[in-house]
Amino acid sequence: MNEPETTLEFAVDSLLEVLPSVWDRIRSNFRAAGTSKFGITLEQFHTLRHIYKGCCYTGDIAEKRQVSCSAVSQAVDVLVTKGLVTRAQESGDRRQFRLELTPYARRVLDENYMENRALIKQKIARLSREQRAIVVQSMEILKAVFISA
Amino acid sequence: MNEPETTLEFAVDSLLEVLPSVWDRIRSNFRAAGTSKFGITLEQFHTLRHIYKGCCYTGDIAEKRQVSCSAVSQAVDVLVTKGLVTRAQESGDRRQFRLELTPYARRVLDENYMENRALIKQKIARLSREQRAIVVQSMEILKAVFISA
DNA sequence: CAAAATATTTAAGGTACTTAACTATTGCGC
DNA sequence: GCGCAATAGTTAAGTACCTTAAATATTTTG
Repeated sequence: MNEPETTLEFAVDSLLEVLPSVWDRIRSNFRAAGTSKFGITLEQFHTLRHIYKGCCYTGDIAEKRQVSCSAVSQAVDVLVTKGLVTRAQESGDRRQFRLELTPYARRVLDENYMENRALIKQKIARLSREQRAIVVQSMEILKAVFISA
Repeated sequence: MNEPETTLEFAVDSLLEVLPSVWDRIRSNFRAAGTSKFGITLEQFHTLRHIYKGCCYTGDIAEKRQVSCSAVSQAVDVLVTKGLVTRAQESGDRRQFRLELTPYARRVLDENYMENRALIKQKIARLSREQRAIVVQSMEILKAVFISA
């Protein structure tokens, strides 16, 4: 194997080619699996995850997801209707509502997370330890570049 | 820095944590940038890319994108309305229509691609050559695992 | 040639996003 | 303290995108 191509342009093209397709597969896996069992979508799953991880206000989630407050507000409406999230007015600032997961949501989240993990695990099980290390390192790099700062 | 964690579980969690967020950022970048200039969405951009790369039938694209034929058919409707795609009945099998990009679509695709590239390039410009190499290798691994096979 | 299979579209329904306009609350300047 | 801008969020209208089920058209098969 030759020296791998590492120009900036090549890296960009690589990301632009692979990430959309990988995302399509993950979404498809998620749909095919336990999702329908609980009737939530991948987007709803991620919204629940953000709340679980401490994004308790509409604005926080909008910032993380990079969408409008409006979009989050409507997404939360659906989750409230489904009995997964509650809006509680108990903070000092009465303009904002603290979002909380219901006990049911915790179960849904756990089960979907496990199911999701199992699917991805199966996909990447064939990788060598070295290959896994590369993927993990890459995720850390992408996280630092795209999400932080 | 210690030996990086490379268990299968860790790799799975790493993917599940980072990919959704990176995807959110890419979509957001795409929207913020030249997209609105041409009035296409990220999904439409990828549909055009698939046609450009030789997926000329509804079924092909559905397979690549992992969605229903129905979804593709409707997405193509929009693209036809926008003057970006034509449906031509010229193959041997008259049930399928060959999808083709209009000259205008090629320009839209080129310009959006460049704009998109510029944004991602800016994000990852700070990476070292070694870090870029890791990202590129990782994309090749993910491509092999998720898309082929 | 009838029946099954294939490729696609249409229809109905829900989710997900946008911008713009609106409500409610907070906090600042005077 | 009062007025007003800023902030947090929702509502409204409109588009896109996806699903399943049913319909249409064509090809293949027995």
